[in-house]
Amino acid sequence: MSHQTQLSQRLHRQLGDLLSELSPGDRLPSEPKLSKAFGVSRATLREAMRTFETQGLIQRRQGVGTFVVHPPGVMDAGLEVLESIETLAERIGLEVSMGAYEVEVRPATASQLSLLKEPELLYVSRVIEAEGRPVAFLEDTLPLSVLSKEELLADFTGSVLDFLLKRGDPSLATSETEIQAVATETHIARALHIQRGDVV
Amino acid sequence: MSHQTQLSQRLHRQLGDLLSELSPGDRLPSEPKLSKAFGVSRATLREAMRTFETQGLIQRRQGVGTFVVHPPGVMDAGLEVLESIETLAERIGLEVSMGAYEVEVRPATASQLSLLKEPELLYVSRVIEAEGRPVAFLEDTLPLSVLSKEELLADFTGSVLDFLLKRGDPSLATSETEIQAVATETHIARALHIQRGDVV
DNA sequence: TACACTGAGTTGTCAGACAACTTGACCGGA
DNA sequence: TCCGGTCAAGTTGTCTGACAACTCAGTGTA
Repeated sequence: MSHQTQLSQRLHRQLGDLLSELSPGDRLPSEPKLSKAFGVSRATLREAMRTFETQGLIQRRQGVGTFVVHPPGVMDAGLEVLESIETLAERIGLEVSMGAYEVEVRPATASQLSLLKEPELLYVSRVIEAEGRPVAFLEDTLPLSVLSKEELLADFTGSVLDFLLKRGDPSLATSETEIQAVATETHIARALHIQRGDVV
Repeated sequence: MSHQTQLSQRLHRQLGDLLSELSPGDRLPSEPKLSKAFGVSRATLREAMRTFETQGLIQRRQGVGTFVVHPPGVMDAGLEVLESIETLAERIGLEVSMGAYEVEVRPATASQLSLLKEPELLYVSRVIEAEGRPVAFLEDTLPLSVLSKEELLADFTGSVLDFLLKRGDPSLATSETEIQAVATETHIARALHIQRGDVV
């Protein structure tokens, strides 16, 4: 298992616990206070925070403070995926574009209805391409209360997340909306294969 | 566009560029060397590395060095997401389970047909629950050539990935076809652990 | 040969300091 | 009063240097 009880590991859990007790929009204690409270140095604390920031759970603003963006427990898979694809691809100089896409209002399926409690949902599907080759097929389904069809069509670049962020939607902060969907060709298998053989 | 030209931002890109030139298994220069090369302090460098570590791109081993696990360019979006769901949930002490699921063969939609080039697809959907509350609704679609309905039903624990790995499907390794789908509670973490420290 | 040990190299953590930034309070003049 | 500039406190961002913990290969010795 985990070799030593890495101090970092413990901290990470503690911080996670703290976050789980807070609500979106809440402000965390300052880094000096937190580091003292947890008994670690500020540097170590910051590294732990960085992981949560990377995961999009918190946001740090210089001169202001650190805030909870959305608490663990609500997981918006599809959206984060796209975001990560974009940043990832951009980082390595791949050109990412959005292929054919489709936006429409659909009636909720039974399961979705029970989950989201809205009769009509906004359905967005699109093909993400990198270097001309399709690499992902994403489907998102959102409650209309969060985003309307007209809003989306007006300025859609492929990232629903960007869209929501751009609006600074406060409802996101409090909403419990389950957003799902997923998809994607992955190369994952390939990735894993590479890894496997590699190490052995 | 983004915020300020945060030094951190530039570093992140530089590090990403470096990583994109390396292959899995490669070892990065030591932190002191890197920090000097990039003109930043070790602390700042480490925060940047932490983000890549969080994303699973690199791995750091105390007393040994930092290694590339898998390079950017391979995008296993869905998996990472689920991985994060699991670790996240685990971290805060949530119990994750698979709720109602559904497996069936469906005709391909037009877009899917053009992507995958198979008339019939295996469709898998399931609800992931944490503490009894649904938190994610995952849908995967795979070519039948990869996985048949019978095979899947025989032993489905919620993880398509596990399934594919268990078979060690060679077609996955060499095929250029878009294989997609994904999802799953992952055990990718577990997989990585195996390849990680333990000298098998 | 077998084995304990040492030493160089690496990541992990620490402490303190200063820089950059944000915000609200304060104060002077129109 | 109102407006605008200034300032100080508080926060995150970064730096520096040091030491701790750990790994690994090489060395010397029994």
